[in-house]
Formats: sequence, structure tokens, C-alpha cells
Amino acid sequence: MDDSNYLFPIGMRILAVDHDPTCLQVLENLLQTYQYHVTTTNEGITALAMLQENKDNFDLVIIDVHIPDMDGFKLLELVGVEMNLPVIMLSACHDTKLVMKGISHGACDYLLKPVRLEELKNLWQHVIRRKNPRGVVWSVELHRKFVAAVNHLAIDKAVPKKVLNTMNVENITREDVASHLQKYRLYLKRISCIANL
DNA sequence: AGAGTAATAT
DNA sequence: CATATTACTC
Repeated sequence: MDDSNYLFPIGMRILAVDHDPTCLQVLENLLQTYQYHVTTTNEGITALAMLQENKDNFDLVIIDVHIPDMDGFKLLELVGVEMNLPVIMLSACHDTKLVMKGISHGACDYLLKPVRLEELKNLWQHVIRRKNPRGVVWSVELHRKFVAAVNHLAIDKAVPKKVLNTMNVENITREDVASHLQKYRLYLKRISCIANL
């Protein structure tokens, strides 16, 4: 069984803003492989107008920093802070300062071009996070990495910190793993109980 | 201090 | 129910 059929957020509405038509097209294609519902524009003004008309029309916004008609960070603030929508920033340059500026202005994430398909896979978690105060969503994919890590270490050596390191996943904490590990052990116990009957 | 885990809270 | 947080131990 592959892992391509568990993604729930089919049709999640994304507004993508990038002044470069080629990049925009590429981004749209990537997003559509996950069956997101994508709206594109190459103007910041237009994006803002669309959002102001009804911000509930979108679940997530992706903004390229370099849009000629307005400051990308200004747009980030307007959308992220005032409209309270999750915003992903995007740029071609690997300038750490820009990345930090993006994050400090409220971006959920900061992608660097070229964007890889893999990086878009977990976009929906940003949306979930808005609706669900609980931070970590143990998607099938994430759980898989967890199980792989536990198996890689011997089961009796699988403690939160080691599992976390072995998983090599950003944005989750030792506590998150500990909590999941607790649940996983209960699950294993249940399984072995049933097996021994 | 920092980590692991059982218990408890949300 | 799943995940987070607490409380206790070492």
C-alpha cells in the first residue's frame, strides 16, 4: 500500500502570488498534484483585493517575496495578522535575513525556489494547526517515520530523545514524541494481549 | 539540570 | 478519541 491515498485536504483552497508567470505555473502544477484548489495571481494588489472581498474563500496563502507592486512582507502582515490566514513565504534567494524576516513577520514557513514537491506535502498541517490548538498532527507519513525510528533503535532503546533524533523531522519536540510513544506502547500492548489469547 | 514515563488534563 | 501537560522519578 502506498501513501498517496490518505491525504484528507483535497480541495484545500490556496491563493498563490508570484509575479513570475513561469514560477507561478510551476507552483500551481505542484500544488495540483496534491489536488489542492489553487487560485493564482501575479499581482499583490489583486491578491489583496481577492482576500478583502472574502478572506474565507481561502485556507492558505503563498506569497513570493519579490512582487513588484507591493512589499511582500507588507502583504504578509496584512494577510497573516489582520486576516489571520496561514501564510507561506517564497523566494529565490537564500538570504537568511529574509527568511528570518519572513518568520518574524508571521509567516508559517519559508520556502526557497525551486520548490520541491516534497515540501508542499505537509502544507495542510498549517491549516489544521489554525483550527486545532493541538500542534502536531501524526499523519500517516509522520507516524511511519516514527515507527521506522523506533524499529531502527532496538524497541527497548527507543526513548523519546533518540527517536526524535533518528526521525530527523523539524518542528516537533521531544515531548511530542514522548506523548506519541506512550500511545504507541499502549497500542503494542493491546496487540500482544490479543495475540496471546 | 535534564531526561523518561505514568498519570492526568484538554 | 488524540495530543498536551503535569508530576514524579532517577
